[in-house]
Amino acid sequence: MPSKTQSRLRIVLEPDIAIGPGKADILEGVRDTGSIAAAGRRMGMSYKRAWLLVETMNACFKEPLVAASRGGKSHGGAVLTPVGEEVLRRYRRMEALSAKAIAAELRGLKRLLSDMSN
Amino acid sequence: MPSKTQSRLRIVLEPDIAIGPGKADILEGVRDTGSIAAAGRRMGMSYKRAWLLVETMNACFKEPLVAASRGGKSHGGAVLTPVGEEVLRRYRRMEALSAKAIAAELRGLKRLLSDMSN
DNA sequence: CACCGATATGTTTCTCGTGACATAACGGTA
DNA sequence: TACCGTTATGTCACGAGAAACATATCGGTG
Repeated sequence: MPSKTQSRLRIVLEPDIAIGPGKADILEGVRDTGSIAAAGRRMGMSYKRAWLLVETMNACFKEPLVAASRGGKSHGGAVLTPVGEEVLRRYRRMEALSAKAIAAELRGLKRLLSDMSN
Repeated sequence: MPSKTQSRLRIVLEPDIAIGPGKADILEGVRDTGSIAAAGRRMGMSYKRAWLLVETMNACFKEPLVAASRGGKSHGGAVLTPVGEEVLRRYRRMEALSAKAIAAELRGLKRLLSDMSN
């Protein structure tokens, strides 16, 4: 198997408030599944935890990233707002740009790893 | 004051084994101070924790990043090995490259933050 | 040989985050 | 009105990880 070496990008908005791979995956999950609960399940995460992450994200942007509704025909659900779509798109783009920018250096670093690590 | 928004880069070598800002700062501290204890103090970190991080890093590369010695005229100390210097240099460079690559997107993201966050 | 400051390592204590569980509300449908 | 699946929220117990504390060792110097 190829090496698992990868980079992870975390954007720190405030001390203790950041957006990283986890929150981005939640946004993506909400977009794909239409519900916070299903997004959480897909990641093996409790609904409560997923909801907590959504609440945090909604709080630190000007407008909510996720709009949730209860009851109704669909038994409730959640969708990304335009801002939510934009944040997700920007984050994924930053991930890609970062990975591309450091690819060469990363290969150099990988050469120094112990044999067990690749 | 200007916004604290920033990016952080974490390189994941193995699941649960990574190098991020903390370990890089330790390497830098050892290089600057000549001891693990002083590097830890400078970061407000216990010697034990600093030493643990060094041990982990030394274990997952082909050669140690930090060479420590006990006793002697200088009462012991630690220095970066050539490999340690290289890892630090590469990591700092990756940080810089990543930050530069995402700068524009980051500004875009920042505009979406709530007023409290800038 | 006592002392120094650093490395090296074990043990114990505590804290915080997490998981697990419980409950209520919502607004549709059968 | 009973039921559905979801959102929304509270409480509590537990465990992993960190802090705190305790030694032992090293190899020089006074």
